[in-house]
Amino acid sequence: MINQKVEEKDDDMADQLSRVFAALGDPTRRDIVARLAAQDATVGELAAPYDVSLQAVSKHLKVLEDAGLVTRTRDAQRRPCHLEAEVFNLMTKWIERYRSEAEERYQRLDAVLAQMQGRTIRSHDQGAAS
Amino acid sequence: MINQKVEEKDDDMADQLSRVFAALGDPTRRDIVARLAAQDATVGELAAPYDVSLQAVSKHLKVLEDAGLVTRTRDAQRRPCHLEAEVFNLMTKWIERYRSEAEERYQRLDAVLAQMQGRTIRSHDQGAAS
DNA sequence: ATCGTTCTCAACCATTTGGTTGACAGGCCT
DNA sequence: AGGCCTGTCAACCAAATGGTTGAGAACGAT
Repeated sequence: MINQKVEEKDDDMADQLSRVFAALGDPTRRDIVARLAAQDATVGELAAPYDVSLQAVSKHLKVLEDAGLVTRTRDAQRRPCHLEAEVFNLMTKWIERYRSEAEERYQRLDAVLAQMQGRTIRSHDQGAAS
Repeated sequence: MINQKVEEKDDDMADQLSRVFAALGDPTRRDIVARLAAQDATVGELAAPYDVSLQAVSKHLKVLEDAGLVTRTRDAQRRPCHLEAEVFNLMTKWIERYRSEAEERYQRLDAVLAQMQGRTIRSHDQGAAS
């Protein structure tokens, strides 16, 4: 029961990660997010600067919404879009995890090389100062 | 001259950001990156766990390489893949920039709401302690 | 020189993606 | 009620994506 829930959650998270990364893989969408970081905006306002149709921008917004990056509320015929900055944490956590893993590995490699150098085995350096 | 260079660089960076985000939008590729964070690996080693062809994994690696996330060296007929963790900084910088922007805005909103509450306008709170 | 291993390239296929246009729904304003 | 904004939905199209198989390049080993 609980395990199943956890698995589901993991799947959902993985899917959301995929959707979020994929969503930000498009320059127009990244630009939209950048502008929404400054302030909420309607579809029309967001679409104005780009030379694509309003419908295209509407689609981009749907992608961002599916990724959980933006939410839309109602205001008469307008649909103000709001950035959900919370989702950024998901990405940052993923990135940070593997960055640190890689970095620690790099540190260990450095240590090994230093040790080798100490034993004068050094095979690929041309001028070891110390 | 210099301006042109800068523009080029900006374009390249934007393109790379797009490529990096897009690359990580695929779960298989994200998994490959996760494994490469632990240690370098050959194409065959990387392909083993997945039930797709070696060629498919080779393509994934090309995508990751084009994004600057992995580099490949030679070792006889093998092509060891290495994670370039540096690229993570590019993403983190972008994310951090807009996250903080959005967060600051949120703080200001909070301040405004607090002020309104001070003036007893408060419309949507049930029990303000302070 | 030939063989086995490891991997890439090329051609092909199905699906997804990003864009278009046209129709129309929802909600203001006379 | 009719008109005007704002935005979505639907159908369609071209290009990109993720996968396949088959051929072959590069290299070590025998």
